[in-house]
Amino acid sequence: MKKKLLSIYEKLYKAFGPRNWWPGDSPFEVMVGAILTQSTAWGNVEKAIKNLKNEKMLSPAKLRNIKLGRLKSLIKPAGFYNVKAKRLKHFLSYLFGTYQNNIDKLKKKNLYRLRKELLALNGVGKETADSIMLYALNKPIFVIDAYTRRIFSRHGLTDKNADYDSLQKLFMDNLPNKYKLFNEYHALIVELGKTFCKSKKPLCNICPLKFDLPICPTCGIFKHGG
DNA sequence: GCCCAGGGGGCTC
DNA sequence: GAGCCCCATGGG
Repeated sequence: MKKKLLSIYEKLYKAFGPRNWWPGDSPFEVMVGAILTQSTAWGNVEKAIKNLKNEKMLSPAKLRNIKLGRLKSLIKPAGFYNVKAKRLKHFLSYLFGTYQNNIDKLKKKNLYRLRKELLALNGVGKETADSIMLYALNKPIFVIDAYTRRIFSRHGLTDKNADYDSLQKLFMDNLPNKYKLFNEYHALIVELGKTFCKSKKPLCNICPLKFDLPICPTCGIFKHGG
């Protein structure tokens, strides 16, 4: 499994190159983006972040004090704006309440204690918590998402119904414990998913992940040409 | 018009 | 613990 996971990583890296994740000018912007991107295309999140920046509201202090209605209207392009505005507010009150808005304190916190705290916040689930820790705080934790589950189960490497924690354990038990590797690997999986793993329009002929299987391991449907 | 996006919470059984 | 439904905008 160790060799397979690294082999897939190498193929993806060769196909797509470094992804330079997470796009954002600061750890705080990454945290905000992690909440805004829940079940949302990144392009829509960018519009919301741009709105916040244009109004000079993309700072912990500003977002902590902004009126909920104003926040909703600024993040509207990202969708689910009613729930996401509340989620951002919850996160901000945690950031100030527990850490006095000191990101370094968050970084120094034990990884699993911090994860537990984040998961206790309304609106922060496993993927969001892990994204914040990996991409904003550079902590070595592997992020699992729908693409990861889809692609690796279609490759026969994982169970289709495997839960988040067991998938995360699989990656973390079989890869070097390096945040940069976890960062790049997840970003590459997302790139593969966005490009080739749409349920209706897979482009298997140019899928970079070709194994000796009768069906395309990525989309699970079409045969590769010989 | 349809499907989906870098999820999470709440409810039911 | 699994299965639903809701949240909502915007691109292909």
